[in-house]
Amino acid sequence: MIKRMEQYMPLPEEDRRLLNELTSDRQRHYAAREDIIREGEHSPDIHIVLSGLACRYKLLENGNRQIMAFLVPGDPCDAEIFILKHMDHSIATLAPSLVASISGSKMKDMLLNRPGIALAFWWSTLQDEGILRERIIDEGRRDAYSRIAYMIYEVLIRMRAVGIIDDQKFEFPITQTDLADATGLTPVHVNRMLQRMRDEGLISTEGKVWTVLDPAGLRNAARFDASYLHLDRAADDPESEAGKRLKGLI
Amino acid sequence: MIKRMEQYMPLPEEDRRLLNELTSDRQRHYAAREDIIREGEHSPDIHIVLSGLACRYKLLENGNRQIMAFLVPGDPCDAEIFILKHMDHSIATLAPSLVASISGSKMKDMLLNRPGIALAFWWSTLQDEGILRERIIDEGRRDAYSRIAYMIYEVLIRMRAVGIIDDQKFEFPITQTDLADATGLTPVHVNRMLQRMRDEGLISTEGKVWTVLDPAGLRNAARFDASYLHLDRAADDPESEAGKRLKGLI
DNA sequence: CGATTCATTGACCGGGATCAAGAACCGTGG
DNA sequence: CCACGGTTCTTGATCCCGGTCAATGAATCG
Repeated sequence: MIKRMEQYMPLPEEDRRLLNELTSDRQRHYAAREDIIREGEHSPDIHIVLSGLACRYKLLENGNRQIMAFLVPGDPCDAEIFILKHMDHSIATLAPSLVASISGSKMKDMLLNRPGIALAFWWSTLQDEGILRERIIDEGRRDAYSRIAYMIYEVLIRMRAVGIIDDQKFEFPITQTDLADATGLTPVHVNRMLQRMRDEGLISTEGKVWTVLDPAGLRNAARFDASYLHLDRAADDPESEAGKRLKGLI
Repeated sequence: MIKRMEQYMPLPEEDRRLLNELTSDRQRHYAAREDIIREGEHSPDIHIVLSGLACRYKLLENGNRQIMAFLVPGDPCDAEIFILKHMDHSIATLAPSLVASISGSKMKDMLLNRPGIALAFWWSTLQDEGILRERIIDEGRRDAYSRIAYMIYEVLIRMRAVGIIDDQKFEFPITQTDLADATGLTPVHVNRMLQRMRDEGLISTEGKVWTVLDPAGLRNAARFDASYLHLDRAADDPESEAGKRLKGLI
């Protein structure tokens, strides 16, 4: 979580301690495929994914599910909830996950008294917005192959940015149906595209462990340009933690 | 602009005056198809559309343009710019428009000293995010006909919410190519779908003036559910300004 | 070790893209 | 007022990416 926030700028020791304290306070384990918060609800708490994998999604009239974003460890789920009356989408785990709750009032205090943390949260919201805009391009203008490559590459980058993985091998415990829900394709077609990506030596999968064999090739297939993630403060500095973690990827 | 912000909650007279002052200070007319701010730039000012119509867009390698959002009067263009180093997309007018500039430092002062305005801006960002998420569903899961209906209906609602129009007739000075860039379709197909919508009595167009003849039918075709716009505070109250303006539409 | 979920394969179909050409609508200058 | 060149809008013919349907393996799990 702290690593996530420090992708924007380093936090003073004081802030780090505070964040640590708040997120240690109340934690809960969720199984895979459990809702953390549902559309229309209003929770007094905000949630932060600490480990595992979650997603923002919406169910459509016809029963289809659209996944709008993946949430990797460190991502706040619903920091907006004390501005808005209700959630306009749901959040669920995809894999078993550890999630921290912070009470809305403590959160408010922190945002008011800790400008550094407030800025980091704001940055996080803006990054989310950038990710969403990029998704629109992805869906509107790229073909199925690029779209899937793009999703995989983005998760790879974001996981590396928070230091969950060190190389190109990562736990990505989602089904092809989940990927289809995220890309707006059918599971059948996702399957075919993944096969092609394996044939072309871009990725390999053994169960839930995915390996990106050819990062440059994948980035290329995805037409990936990381500038929308606004990781530049951290990543442009090759001395920084995040800079090291992202070397060669963006 | 004030009407836009008050969709979240009414502002005290003091705040309204301040907003008025700041947006009156420096204004500039843009012609149609002019860039207000370009991808990669960093401007010391933030911009707000006061009249006309603008859009967020991105140019792709292949020359395609993807429009990611329409900006109607009252919408801030780049309130985030003093958090982020650079814009990850461009903003351009579609029609001749009046745009206000507010200096970043004045903006910062205002956000720090006027919690009401700060909240309203935050709400505005979150609404933007909701709009983006809805677009992802739109592009990922709905067919061309619904997608176009959806775009038209959203613009109708948002224009009514800020009180630019009173009935279902509005100036929507965009070309079919623009609409294609926004929906991720080809101009040819947009044309065919618009014809179908005219045939079915949903809309009519005379030059730049569009009329929604059958709002309920259009909303239906669009599968439109306005909850993501978070207009509930204002719109749920039938006595309020915005409530009156949106009556029967959402 | 059945049962259920997940991955894979094949045959077929259709929505929307693509290409191309003509019509209607500009703003502009003579 | 009309002639013009350039957008924008329309229409038709054709093609292909990705959806749909359905059946079969392969994993995973009580």
